[in-house]
Amino acid sequence: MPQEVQLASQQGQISADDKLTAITNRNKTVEKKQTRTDEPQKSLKRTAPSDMVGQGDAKRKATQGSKKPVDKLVDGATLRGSDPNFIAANAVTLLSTVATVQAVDNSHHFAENLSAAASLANSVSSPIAVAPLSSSQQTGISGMTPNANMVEFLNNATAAQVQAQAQGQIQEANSTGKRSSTSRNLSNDERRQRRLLRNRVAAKECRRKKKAYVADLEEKVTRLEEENIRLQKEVEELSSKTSQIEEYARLQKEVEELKTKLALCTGQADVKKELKANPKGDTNKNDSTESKLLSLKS
DNA sequence: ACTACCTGCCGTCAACATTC
DNA sequence: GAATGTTGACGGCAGGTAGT
Repeated sequence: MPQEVQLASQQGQISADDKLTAITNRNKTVEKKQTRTDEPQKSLKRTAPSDMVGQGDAKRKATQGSKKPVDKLVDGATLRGSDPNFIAANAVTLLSTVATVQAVDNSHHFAENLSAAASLANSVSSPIAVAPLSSSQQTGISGMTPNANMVEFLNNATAAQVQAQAQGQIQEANSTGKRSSTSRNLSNDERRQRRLLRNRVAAKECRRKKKAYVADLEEKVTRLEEENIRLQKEVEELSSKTSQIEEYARLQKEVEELKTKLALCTGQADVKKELKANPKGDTNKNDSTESKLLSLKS
């Protein structure tokens, strides 16, 4: 078993199987990539099939079903693969394979960094702020660069861990500032290893952000669907009330019409009765009765 | 038990954007 | 202009599940 795997296992951070797999995969990939670089450079960005552009893995692999996230045992606690503690622990082993890792003299802060990340992950609602802010970044949230925070955090934690393991094999400090001045002193391979490590961390962070973004969108969809259902019910209720009011108005009108008809009928009956009672009465009286009848008819 | 298939996650590359 | 950050794409593995 490779030394880094043994070390990782001894640390109890990640299972040896996981690490062996990771390292084997990485070595395979490195071999593959080296082979690839030997090939004539075709250059040009890799492009996805036209129907998959912009979709990433989600579309590429989206066909069916779902799988629970894989939990891993880290420091005696079961953690999600996206958990910052797991990422940090994972990076310990990954970084230990980088021969040129430069340590920061803060090995005693490793456990604190882990617990800080854990508490932060639990307390901060924004998924972006997973790693502790550096002192220079704590002054303003707007200027926050999460990925840099994570890199710094991981660099500190993982480098310290390696230092503890290697017992003084690694001497040079990995100062977090002045990037170009330090890396210019490194060999191509060292720079490459550093770049790979940073990109590894960045990819994790990127995926985490994307997941958070998608989850946020899904939550919005759910919320809007519920809101839509509620509003539709409201519309139905109001529309029902409206139709009831219209029906009431219609019935009232009908009542009024019936009342009018009733009054008409009653009036005609009275006039007829009066005419019958005075068939030869005085002319004036008859005239007025007839005019009443006429007005009723009109 | 074996196999095929699928998803989630990972590390890496490449291209582009941003920072210094 | 180099170093660094970001992210889509790719290939690979682990682990779950259904069919045999």
